[in-house]
Amino acid sequence: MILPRSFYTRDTLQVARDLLGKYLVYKDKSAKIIEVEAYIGQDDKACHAACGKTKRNEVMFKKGGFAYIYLIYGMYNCLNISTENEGFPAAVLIRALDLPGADGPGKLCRLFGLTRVQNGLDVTHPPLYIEDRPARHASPARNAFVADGQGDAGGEDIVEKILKTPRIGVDYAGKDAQLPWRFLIK
DNA sequence: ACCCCGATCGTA
DNA sequence: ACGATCGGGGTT
Repeated sequence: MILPRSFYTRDTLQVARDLLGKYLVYKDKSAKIIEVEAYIGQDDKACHAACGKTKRNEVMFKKGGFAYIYLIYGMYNCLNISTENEGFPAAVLIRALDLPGADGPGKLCRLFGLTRVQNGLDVTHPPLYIEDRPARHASPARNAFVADGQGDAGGEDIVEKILKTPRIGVDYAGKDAQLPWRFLIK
């Protein structure tokens, strides 16, 4: 099932945790998401929107479910998905996939061919989207999203621990650098 | 027009 | 531990 708009227009920390174990799909490539970080609102000093809306970060202000892709360090792209409601700047950074060479936000974008060209894409339909693939043998715990009363499509879910740590590379954000808003599995 | 620096990565 | 590499964003 392709994750619908209602998956993304929720609390950012909840969306971040629920994205673990889901599959990122772009054109002919796909892989399981295993590491994410949340960036939430203008009060979050590590958030790109901390200083208000600009040309670069405007996608963060859109309602949930749009790709915010930006260039970092002059040579790498990073993929985020906007969350919550229109006008509130927040997003989840996809940091790693369960795939060789996709262990890092810059590396996974390079591998999937995601650049600023794809910035702003609606992630609720092809070519770029995130999919729930109910597991038969194992799946991350408690993050099977239930859309509009529809139940989980099935499968015996085995509890997989979600680790929580401070975010990477945001030491400049002062106290906010210590917020435990990085989530990962396995 | 100028300057500083970054949600990274690969190599040393 | 550090250099690569360049655009965004604030300031002059």
